[in-house]
Amino acid sequence: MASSIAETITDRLTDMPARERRAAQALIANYPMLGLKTVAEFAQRAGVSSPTILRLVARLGYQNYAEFQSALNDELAARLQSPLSRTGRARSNRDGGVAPLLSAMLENISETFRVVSAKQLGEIVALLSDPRRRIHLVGGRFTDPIARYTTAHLAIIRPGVAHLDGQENQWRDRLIDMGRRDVLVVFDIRRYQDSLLHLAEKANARGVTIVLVTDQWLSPIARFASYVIAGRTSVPSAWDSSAALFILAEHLIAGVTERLPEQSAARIREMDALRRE
Amino acid sequence: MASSIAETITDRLTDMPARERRAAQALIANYPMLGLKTVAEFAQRAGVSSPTILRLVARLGYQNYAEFQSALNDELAARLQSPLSRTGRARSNRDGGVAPLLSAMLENISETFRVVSAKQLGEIVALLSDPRRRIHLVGGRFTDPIARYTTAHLAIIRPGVAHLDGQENQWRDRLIDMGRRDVLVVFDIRRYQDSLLHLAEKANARGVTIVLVTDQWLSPIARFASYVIAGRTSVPSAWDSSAALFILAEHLIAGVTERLPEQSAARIREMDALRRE
DNA sequence: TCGCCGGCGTAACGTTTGATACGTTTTCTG
DNA sequence: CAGAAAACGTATCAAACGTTACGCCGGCGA
Repeated sequence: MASSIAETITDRLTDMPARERRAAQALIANYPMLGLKTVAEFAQRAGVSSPTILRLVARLGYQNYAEFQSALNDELAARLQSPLSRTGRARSNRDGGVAPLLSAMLENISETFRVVSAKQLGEIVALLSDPRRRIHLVGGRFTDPIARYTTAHLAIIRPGVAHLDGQENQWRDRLIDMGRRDVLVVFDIRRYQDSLLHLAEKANARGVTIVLVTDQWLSPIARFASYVIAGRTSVPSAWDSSAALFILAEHLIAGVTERLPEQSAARIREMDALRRE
Repeated sequence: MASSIAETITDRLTDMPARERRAAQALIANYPMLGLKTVAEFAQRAGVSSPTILRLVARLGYQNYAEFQSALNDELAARLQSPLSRTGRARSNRDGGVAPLLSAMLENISETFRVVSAKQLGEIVALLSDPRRRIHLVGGRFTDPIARYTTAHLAIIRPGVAHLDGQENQWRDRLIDMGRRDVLVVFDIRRYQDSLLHLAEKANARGVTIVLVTDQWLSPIARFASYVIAGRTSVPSAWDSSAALFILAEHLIAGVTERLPEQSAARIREMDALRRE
């Protein structure tokens, strides 16, 4: 059982015609990039003709060249997504199953912030700091808690922040009051929820500014969003980790706090006073 | 001086038209694979039209799409050859105020898991995996979302999991049904909430097993808790970061998932079926 | 030596692709 | 609020692409 396409090729290298073997070796020589180029270029660089390439691909069991390229693409994408799978299981043995998950999360977080720029965050922070704006937050099945968390913090710092509670049909009532000056922050990761998409679509139609926090595969809501932040979510487990999204949310909170220092301090004091009673 | 194309894009993200920016964000979200596909697919996945993609490419300084793809290809080839020379933390200085917060969070997480032992987590996981137990989760003002998040996941894996909604006085009604076979998971960080303390005290009096997730200063609930996990929360900001707690919660979820593989798989399938209707 | 067969490249076909011109819509600006 | 400029999608075209049919070439057996 060959795990990668490269191995499959090497295995079957012996029972191949001469030119096909040359092509296969050329592919392995700079794998997998050569296979992602056009047939003509592949052929030229291997010193054979185009049909030979196609015959090779057919011999490997692919219906056509596109299918072959897709396979290479998937393999490559998987490899890029989890760079630590190559780096090796540094600490995996010691803690028995806990550490790989942790390091995957840490990796996700670093990778997320390698991709998300401070400028991007800054723009969203500016939006969320605008006192004339009203802010509504909502999330999906697993991400709604993050929306709530963000709401809890922002609501302290500034007025006009609310979480969209309840069921979908209750959202509609809230939509009526939304307009150009409203901001809708949506958290949505796989499997993307239709209800959120509908909400975003309607909000967009009403001129609401939409901020989307999603995973690297991008929720379809991206279509309607003015701002999109994508966090990495894949971990070696049956489910996806929202840790990176959580930390993104905390960065937004931190940004708004920093931007509205007086308000937040005043409101915190005020709320502390209220609580003491 | 941007070393990678991704950075170039992120830098120039602000002075781009809206749709081009969306396209650019989509590219960065799953970089660089999306850029290696055809213009049409790129466009569709970004939710824009083909010409927008081409305009984006032109704006980035490439003569045509092929040249752009070549650049991505070269970069990818270079990355594949030396996996260690990952673009890395090149930006920590440049981004100013963001990085310190991020590194503080990462530091908190590492430190938390240096202190919390796998055995500790394992015991709690075993408790939460016991099918005869009923599990109730609750949190404070800022940590309740984490309780909700944990609930959302555990409820999929096994039956008998519920979040304590509503106000403090509603909790009393739920307390009546709790007994020795119940587990109460409490999230509580500074400033510790009296309401949670009262709840824990009463639950403890009824023989409920209490699991406490708190900060390094330990909530007073620790007095009643059978299990205590402390996460680091301090960051250079006006508030505390719950990121470490969130990741602790995800580790508990992962542990239970791993321990109840059949149940979780079966329940996930079942719920998927229910949702499809 | 002749005939057969797999290996291989040439050439032509139909499709898909990147690219461009144009009209509509939106967004600045005075 | 009018006018201009920019942004964006639709429609269209030519070039490049993958694919297939066909015929040549060399090796092996009769």
